[in-house]
Amino acid sequence: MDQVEIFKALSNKTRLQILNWLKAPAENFPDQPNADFENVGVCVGQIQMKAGLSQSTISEYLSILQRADLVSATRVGQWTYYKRNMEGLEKLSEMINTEL
Amino acid sequence: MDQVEIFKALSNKTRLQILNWLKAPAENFPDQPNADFENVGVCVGQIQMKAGLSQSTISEYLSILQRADLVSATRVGQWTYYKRNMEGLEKLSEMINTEL
DNA sequence: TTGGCATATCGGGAAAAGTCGATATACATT
DNA sequence: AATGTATATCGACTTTTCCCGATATGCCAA
Repeated sequence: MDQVEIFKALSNKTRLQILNWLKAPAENFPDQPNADFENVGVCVGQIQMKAGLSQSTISEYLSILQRADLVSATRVGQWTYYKRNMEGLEKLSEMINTEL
Repeated sequence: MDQVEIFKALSNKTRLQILNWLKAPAENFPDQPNADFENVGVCVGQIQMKAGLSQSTISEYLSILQRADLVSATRVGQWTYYKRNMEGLEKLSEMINTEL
């Protein structure tokens, strides 16, 4: 993954918010009946409602974040759950410290 | 300075390169007769030649980086010298670690 | 197997960024 | 004062990003 693409993924207010909300799903989202926040993350619909943008936009934003290794996705039934990708986030932090 | 603007400033290959070149001016640029790299930085013309883009583009890129507090500028006579803004860079690193 | 949800993808219109050449500004030299 | 040089700003054009609604896909339940 190229540095520029990572920074582009972060160059949007809504995407930064999503990343932030996912730090504390239980505080930022209503309970999910069928899945544990800590294990699988938060489903697209909840993120969409919180963000207040269209379903298609949020779906695309999530895939931009995923391509940048900032979040990861798990499909369970008809839901896709997203959570922070700690490995990618740590790599980013290292990259900033060493290469920037 | 808003987070989004900082990431936008970093969302461009040439601007990332400039930031990198400025880490070691003596290695990346030919000697400047009238100014010390370490004190004031590198003048726009040298950065422009190295980047191979137009003068106007580089001038704008440098001001984008400056608005994001990633570089600082010093005017000396007819030259403007740019160097890395360590304070801003460190703040960015902190911000990534705490808020992202 | 037909509907009904959740998500993804597609096509498009508006806004922003990338990049240039031309021009303006500011300083230095003659 | 006139010219030359370094940088900044302007206007324009192209490409990318931001978002949307519409449609497609995949899964589940009746």
